[in-house]
Amino acid sequence: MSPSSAGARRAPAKPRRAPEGGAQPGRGGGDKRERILDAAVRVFARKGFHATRVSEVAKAAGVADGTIYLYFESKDELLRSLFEDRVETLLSHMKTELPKLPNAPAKLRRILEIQLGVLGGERDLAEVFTVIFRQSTKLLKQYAAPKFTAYLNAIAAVVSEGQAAGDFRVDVAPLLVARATWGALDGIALTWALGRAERGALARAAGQLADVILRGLLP
Amino acid sequence: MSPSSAGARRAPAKPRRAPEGGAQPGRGGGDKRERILDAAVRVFARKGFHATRVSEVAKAAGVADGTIYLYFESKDELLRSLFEDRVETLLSHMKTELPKLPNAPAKLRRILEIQLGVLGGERDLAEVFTVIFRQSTKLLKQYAAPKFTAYLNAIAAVVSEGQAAGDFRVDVAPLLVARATWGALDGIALTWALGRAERGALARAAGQLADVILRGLLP
Amino acid sequence: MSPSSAGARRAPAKPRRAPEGGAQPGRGGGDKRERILDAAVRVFARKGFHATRVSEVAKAAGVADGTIYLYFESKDELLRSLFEDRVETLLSHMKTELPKLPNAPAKLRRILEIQLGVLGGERDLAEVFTVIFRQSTKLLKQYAAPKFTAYLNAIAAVVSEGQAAGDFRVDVAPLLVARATWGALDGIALTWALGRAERGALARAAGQLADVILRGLLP
Amino acid sequence: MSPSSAGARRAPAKPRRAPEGGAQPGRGGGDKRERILDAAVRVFARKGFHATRVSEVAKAAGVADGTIYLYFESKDELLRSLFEDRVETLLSHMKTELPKLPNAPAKLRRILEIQLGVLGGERDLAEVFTVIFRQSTKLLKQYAAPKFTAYLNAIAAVVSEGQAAGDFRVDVAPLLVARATWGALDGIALTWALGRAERGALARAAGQLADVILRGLLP
DNA sequence: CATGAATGAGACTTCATTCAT
DNA sequence: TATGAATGAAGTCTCATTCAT
Repeated sequence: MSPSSAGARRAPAKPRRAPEGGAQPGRGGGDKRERILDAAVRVFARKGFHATRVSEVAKAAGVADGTIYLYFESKDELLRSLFEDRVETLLSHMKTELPKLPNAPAKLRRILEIQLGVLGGERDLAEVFTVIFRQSTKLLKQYAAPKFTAYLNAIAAVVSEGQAAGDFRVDVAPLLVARATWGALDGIALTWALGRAERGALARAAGQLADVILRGLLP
Repeated sequence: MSPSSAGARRAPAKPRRAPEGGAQPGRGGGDKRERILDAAVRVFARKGFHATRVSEVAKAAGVADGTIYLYFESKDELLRSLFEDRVETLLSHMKTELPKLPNAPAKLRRILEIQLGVLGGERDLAEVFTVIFRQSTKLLKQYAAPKFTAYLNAIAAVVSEGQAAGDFRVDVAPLLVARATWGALDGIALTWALGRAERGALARAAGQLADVILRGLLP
Repeated sequence: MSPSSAGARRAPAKPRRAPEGGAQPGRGGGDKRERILDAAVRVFARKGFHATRVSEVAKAAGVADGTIYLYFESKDELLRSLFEDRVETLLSHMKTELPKLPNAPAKLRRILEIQLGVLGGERDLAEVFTVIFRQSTKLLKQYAAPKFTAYLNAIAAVVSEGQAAGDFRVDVAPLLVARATWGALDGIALTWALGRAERGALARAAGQLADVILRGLLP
Repeated sequence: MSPSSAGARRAPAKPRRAPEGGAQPGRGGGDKRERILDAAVRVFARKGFHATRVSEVAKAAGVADGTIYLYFESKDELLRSLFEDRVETLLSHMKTELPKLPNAPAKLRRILEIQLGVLGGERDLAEVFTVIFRQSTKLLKQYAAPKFTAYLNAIAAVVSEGQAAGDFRVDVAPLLVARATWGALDGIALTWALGRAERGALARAAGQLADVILRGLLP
């Protein structure tokens, strides 16, 4: 989970500080961009991408409307950046952790844990992944597709690896399994985000889901 | 004051004539309302809900812009009606077919076949189900939720039935299985709609997916 | 919804009689035009000219929307016809009664009685005269002006007559008196229509107003 | 009365800059809000409230269409603000001047002078008061009524004061006199605005009208 | 870098009017 | 003559984006 980002943003009760001389110096890094992205997650999750006005994101981030455009070319581009940023986080987790694992079943189980772990750590983020990213046709069809395909292929590769190693049945198409697996994760996260969203629920779900899927894939 | 009047002029109980003149020939009830809904599926699928202008739906349906408003109160309501109509179709299929089947495994398999069968029959419809209905926050949060919950509960009921009969393992929560199953179907339909969308592909997918899920649920 | 109450208080409780074969035969006269004008008075008074939809007038009159256009060229023309019709009624009263009277003071008093008598008999009509006819710029500037001027001139003529006969002071312009008198009547009718509109109130008002004006005009 | 004509067509290029930039010089209210209100008076007077498009007011004010909505919530609210603003001006005149006067007759005469003086100073304003404010049913019935009643009561109070002091006859209802007086002023202003609208005409009218009314009210 | 008032294109929706029946 | 579903022009208002300060 990454509650870090969540906690980070509400810090200054009065960020409305126009003339701070040179903006957050030193440490913080050029957080303004980060603050805007975090604000976008919160606001988009609450109102949806199209119903959210740029000025609302600005307000939530504690910056002026125009400032958004110093960091992002457009509202669409803000969403695209958010997608890229958050997906990158997810993928890097996987790239780091999967290679450590010995076999395909372990890797597949880990994929479930990571995805549900990340989304389950922040309800708003879960909604962004399962709903918001699907609200911009442009993002969906023009930008996300390749990244999404890559992600599915990565899962499919694990399935193939398992089939080759005799761990998984060979009478199912790896890509189909990947799609279904991703869909299952997405569906669980969606219903969690739209429902009660109890902490920890997704972690438990990951375990049970892995049990079912792995047994289903037994040779 | 004026709002009152607004509601006043609704409902043209009997659309005039049967002007299939040059539009929708053959099948599909030349009913204007139906023509508009069908057109909405096509246009929404192509451009997304928000990017679609009401006038585009009207044009695709072969009616004047204002005519849309004789049958639907607003663009949002058009989407809601579409949701209601298409979901109803899906549910009626299930209500008709499931009771005929002898046990939970057969029912679960049939659910997959029906859902992928319906969506796999019309690419645009698949996109409407997997993408468009998620684009309106209002629809998603205010209207669809209850129907969606009912659908998930129906699947969960089948799982419970299977557990009670000793057909399914009991160490997984039925509702979780339902969510994951629906998610898997949704994910498969989504990738199919956004990809090549080859005819028959979803029917084959249903079989393989059922094989995996049912084995995964074995006690 | 509110139209119901409107229709309720008219003479024929159920004018909604679409298929009477050949419309009101014999007696009734070609009332349809009259019914539409009466309905217009009621609806316009309640909602104002612009906020009233032609379909509302039609409904209140118990005819189809299109029927309005068999009797009036347009919505504007309907208002113009209403103006002409009602003003004609008022003027004919005056033309009939004034000549009978012996002198200017009596005539002036009678003018007040007639105008307040007519408007005070029907609250809706009072509102139409004092408010509605002023809502259409076209009516006000293009059509009503001449009739209105004629009316004011008629009053001014009475004042001149009184001055010539030594009944009225000569240090005031007759047309100014006419304008002020008409304005006073209009103001009284307006406040009556917008307020409680108690029956008989205007008749009493006419007497008091005449007392003041006539004394004010004494030489 | 439209010194704003200078700033009227800023449409293209550079409406940028701070307020007074180079437009409204000297006197108060180079403020954009004021420019819009002034423009509204001119355009409404010419075309009527309903026939006036918001874009026309914007153009006349030298601002973009959207700018109107930065200062007023809606077209209706623009009219309401105009009403409030202009009525306030009129009332403040009275509140300032009436207390200085020794008796009711003097006060009543002053009321006529003020009202006709204000309206007679700007033909468009006269039309706005006598016609435009009556064109919005919402304004008339929901908002203006209380202010209007207060104004009439103020006049009636002067009449009562005169009656108590023995200056006015007591056989007429003060409120009736107030209504008639206001109506007379309104009628005179209306005919003036719709007619030739000669400068100074209303000032003369005020004197004559006061002569008649005050004599009419003698005990 | 930051601000936020201003811009203006464009969408949804209304409703007077038409005309086939 | 009467009907009322259909039409489509046109207006209000929104909001992403800009740019002078």
